[in-house]
Amino acid sequence: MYRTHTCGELRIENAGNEVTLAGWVQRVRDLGAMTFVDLRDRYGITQLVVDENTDKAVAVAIVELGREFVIQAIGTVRERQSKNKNIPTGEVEIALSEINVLSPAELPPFTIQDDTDGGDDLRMKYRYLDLRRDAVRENLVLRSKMAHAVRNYLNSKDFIETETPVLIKSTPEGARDFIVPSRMNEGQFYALPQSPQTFKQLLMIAGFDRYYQIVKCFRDEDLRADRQPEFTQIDCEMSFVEQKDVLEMFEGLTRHMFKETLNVEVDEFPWMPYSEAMEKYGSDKPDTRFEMLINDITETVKGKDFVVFDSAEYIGAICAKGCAEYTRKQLDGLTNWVKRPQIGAKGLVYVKCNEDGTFKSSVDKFYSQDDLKAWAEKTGAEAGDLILVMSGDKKHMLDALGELRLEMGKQLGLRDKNVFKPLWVVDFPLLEWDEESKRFYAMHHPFTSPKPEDIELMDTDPGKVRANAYDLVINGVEIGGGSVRIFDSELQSKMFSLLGFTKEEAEAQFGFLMKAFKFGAPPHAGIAFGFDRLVSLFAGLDTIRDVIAFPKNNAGRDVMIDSPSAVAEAQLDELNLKLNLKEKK
RNA sequence: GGUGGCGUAGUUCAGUUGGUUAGAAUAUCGGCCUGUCACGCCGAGGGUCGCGAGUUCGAGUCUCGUCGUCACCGCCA
Repeated sequence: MYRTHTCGELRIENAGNEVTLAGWVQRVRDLGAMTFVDLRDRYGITQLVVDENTDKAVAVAIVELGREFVIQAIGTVRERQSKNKNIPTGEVEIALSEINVLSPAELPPFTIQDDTDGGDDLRMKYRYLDLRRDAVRENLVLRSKMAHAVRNYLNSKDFIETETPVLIKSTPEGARDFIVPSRMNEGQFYALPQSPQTFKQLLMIAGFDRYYQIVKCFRDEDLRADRQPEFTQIDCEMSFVEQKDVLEMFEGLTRHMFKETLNVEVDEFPWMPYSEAMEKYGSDKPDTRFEMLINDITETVKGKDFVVFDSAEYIGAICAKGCAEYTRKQLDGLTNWVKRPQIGAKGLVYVKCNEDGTFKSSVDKFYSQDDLKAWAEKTGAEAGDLILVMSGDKKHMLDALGELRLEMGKQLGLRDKNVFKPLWVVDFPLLEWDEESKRFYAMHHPFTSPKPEDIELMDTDPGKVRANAYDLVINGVEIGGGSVRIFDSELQSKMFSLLGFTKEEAEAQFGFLMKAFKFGAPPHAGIAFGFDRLVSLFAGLDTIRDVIAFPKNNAGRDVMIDSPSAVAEAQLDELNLKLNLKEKK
């Protein structure tokens, strides 16, 4: 062994011990007649000291040390004359008797310390150096603990951890697949899984009863701060269960993770229908840390000759508590904010509810004090509050009001990272109409079961059919989702035909699954959590990159290893591939 | 595919209305220093202002293009 102790464990009780440490040089403080060296490893920092009693050879060697050298230090633990209360090893130091440079280091491009001077690009390029920093490493330690908590919990509930293939088959539904050419099967391709969906259902048919896997999934779509081309799911499936059973089980899992890793107790998870989430929060992933609900005031405000409102399909409002004092500048700022192309609202109407009980609005020309009072009653606004109103087509306005609500919540400091408000959003629509291709798409995926009471609607009004599908949402982040599955091959066929598959297409794409259903399929349901998002939420971060050891950038590139990259002509030839790159304009 | 921000010393940034030799902090190197722990003090070196074109007597600064990066919309469960 290169060491007898780590750099984080020596204490005053060890005084007098002969020890050997190994680690990285954090900093050298040369005071002339004596020199201090901070030696770092993942466990902590221990101070080494050279003074007039130290062997000359050691004193000479210490001068040559630079940042991030890897050294072995041998010496005696002793009590410090001046102690450092800020670190656990601060009462002791090592009087050096021998020092060995195990590996010298070039000067790092940024400093390895908590408040590093490195920008994002540089830290990504030298990710292995960034990972030496406590702050970054701690995120990955948290991730490891959370993965352990998942396994402990699910193992205790008789789940079987099963691996499923990574080289699978491309399917047309859902996200774009990453594809992998097959050398042995000329002209054919594997796809990397967007999720192990069909395999976990087959495991249920195989009688595994309870399955889970912490598994990499792949989607070839454009990226965001919370989206990577490869990401990790906690993937689960259960047999002989209904929606309620799944939600209880995974509420238990979530609660267990909060308790084990953050020592946080969270309230029972409320169930909110999708329709309510959309109407009151303007989102299918509501942030329930604060109220400021959206109110439909369409009927209240129409008929006063204000043409903008009278011609609108929907008029909605939110009430920002205590914001009546907003200045003209602030209100203009909000107006411009909602008029940005990303939100795309035409404008913003405000009503200030003054402390003296009067109202001041941007539409005073059309509305009396009594009219505005009615608005206030409708939105629950009291003296000192600010009502913000938008009008237009309903779907768009709910979306815009939802965004404005989040922005106001942010401005008012209502989105506290240390508060966790989980909920289940349930009763999602089964299908989603796509204007462009004039067909229905599965909102969740094609194996999702409709609610039994809505099955009749599949023939008459498919868009109205609700699914036994559910999402776990925490603090406005979609953490995961799942559904009760179809286990009847007749119903599954019907679903495929609603999605516009011909019998032949369905057979070619999912024949193996439909066939399997004919050999005795148990009722089953499942769920998958986005593990990266869950870890970043627990860590209080806005990006999942910081909880992934080696993440990719905005464009799906790994700037450290520089991938993706071109391959040799011979490799392409072996795969019978020819590039056909389009000319850039 | 689209919109916007950023790109200046190893690093993080400042740089006025377009005007002399592009600055600060930090890091690095050298000197001094016996209790530092963000050590301190003195000194030094360090620049293709992302790249290319244009406007101009003159461009870090203005315009266009391009590359890189980040955020968002489209896309994605």
